[in-house]
Amino acid sequence: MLETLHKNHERYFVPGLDRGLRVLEIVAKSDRPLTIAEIAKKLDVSRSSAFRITYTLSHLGFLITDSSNKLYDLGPRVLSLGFSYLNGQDIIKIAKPHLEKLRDITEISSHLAIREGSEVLYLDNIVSKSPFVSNISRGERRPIYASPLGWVLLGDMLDPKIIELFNNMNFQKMTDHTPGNVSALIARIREARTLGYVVSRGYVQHGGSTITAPIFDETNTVAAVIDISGPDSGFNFDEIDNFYVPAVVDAAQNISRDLGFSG
Amino acid sequence: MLETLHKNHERYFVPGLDRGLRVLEIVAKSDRPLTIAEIAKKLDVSRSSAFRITYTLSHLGFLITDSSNKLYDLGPRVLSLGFSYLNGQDIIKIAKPHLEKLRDITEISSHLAIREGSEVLYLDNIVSKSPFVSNISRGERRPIYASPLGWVLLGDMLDPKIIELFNNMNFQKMTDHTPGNVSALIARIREARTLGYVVSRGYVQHGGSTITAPIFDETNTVAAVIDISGPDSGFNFDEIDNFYVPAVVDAAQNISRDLGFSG
DNA sequence: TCCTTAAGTTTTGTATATAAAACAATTATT
DNA sequence: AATAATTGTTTTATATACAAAACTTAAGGA
Repeated sequence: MLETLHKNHERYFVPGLDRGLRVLEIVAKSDRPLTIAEIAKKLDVSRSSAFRITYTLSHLGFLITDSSNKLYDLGPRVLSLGFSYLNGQDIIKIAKPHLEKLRDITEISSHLAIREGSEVLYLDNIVSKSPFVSNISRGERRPIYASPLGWVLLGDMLDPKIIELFNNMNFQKMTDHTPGNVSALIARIREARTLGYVVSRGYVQHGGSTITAPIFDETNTVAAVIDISGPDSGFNFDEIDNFYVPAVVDAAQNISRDLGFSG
Repeated sequence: MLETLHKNHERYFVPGLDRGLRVLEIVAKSDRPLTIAEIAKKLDVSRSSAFRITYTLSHLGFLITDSSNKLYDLGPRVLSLGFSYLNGQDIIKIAKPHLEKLRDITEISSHLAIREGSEVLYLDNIVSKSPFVSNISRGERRPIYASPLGWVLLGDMLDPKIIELFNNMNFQKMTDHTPGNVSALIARIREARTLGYVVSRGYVQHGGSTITAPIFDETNTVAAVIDISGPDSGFNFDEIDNFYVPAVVDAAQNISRDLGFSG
């Protein structure tokens, strides 16, 4: 009832924690180390507060300062959390042998990704032994709307939710095939769902191709996607429909089965 | 003067932030999701505080709950910080072409690592195209004392500091060659420093070998290490001294030079 | 079934984290 | 060189984050 007392944050928020994590993300987004005054301005807090937050974060090893103690940058300790997260994802362990087999029979790099918000988050990267290697690594993110993996990942999301997720996002045209607005994106998603996979030749980046398929969990929802992708020079384009596509779809189904999907 | 007022934490600490990050690390260390009560006990705070912290962290995406909303685990958002950290490390970009060349001429996986506290932290992993691939990935950590990379990394640390760093650490014997106490470790470090590299055959894990050398920055301190490592089956052991060692040392010197070292 | 124990929320008085203001030290400007 | 402006640090009065206690719900045990 007295909601106005609590400005924008909710009732049980720990403000120091919220701001500290926002500082980490501000520093992460910046392409150069930042001063306390810059952090204070970006966070919209007083310099004294920014001082206390950076003091705490750097004592904990999440931020480090340069020799003059004026410029703050991310510290190596932030890595350990991400690594623990990856280690805890059972889906990575379950998927890995299937992705390796897929890489071996196709000689193309294979990947595992999940959705996080409006981004595709790569969880694993099985690099091809051929000279045509992909340059995507675990932890990397891409905007969902611009990625065939994203279209597959959204396969079981209802249209209103999709619209809600993307209604105030500006769609940048990466290539000619990038959907330019929500309805074009929804068309792509529907296409991917009915087909059960996506073949994208040069859709994502110039001279690169992707073949991707969804993974379902025991609740029959899209839990992840896998793909094979790399430069066009690594593909034999005569074999798309009768070799690459079945190989990817088959691997995806095997992973789904191992996850408990019984569709 | 009134230091007793501030228990163990220092003057400018933001307690909410400190505890929130500790919660993330508690959850990261746990091999299973935790309840609020468990987190409260491990953190040594009240349940109501743990409730507020987990509330904040899960609203920010750093923690996620299971379907019953009772079990907390790391959320995918923790990954983005680590990825930003890796992207910001110039040494990775500088070292990569040299590591790739090293991998290509030796046909063995090469790695880049730095020291963080008493751990070796792997920053990059250039996988061999041979079937004998290493299983170390960026972000992974190993105890310094048990790793040849660690002995090289500590090459310019003074003995008292080494003793301070390891005096209450218990040395687990990974293999017969693992130093069992601080003085054995110091002997290893000294050996590595005088030689300028370390060749370790089966020292780290059964059937695996490593050749490693230090990287110096413009202040002439050990900034990082590189190695080539993998299963013994990938090495030609007749070529250690006249091929592998010079190749690794050469690559390390080139990276040092690119970093500004003028030794 | 009832009682006990434990865990998740919510409320609330009070210790304390916070932002403003003051100060110090540095950098920019004239 | 002198002054102004900016930034980092310290102090401090007060708004508020916190832990205790109350309450609610769920789980176990007798």
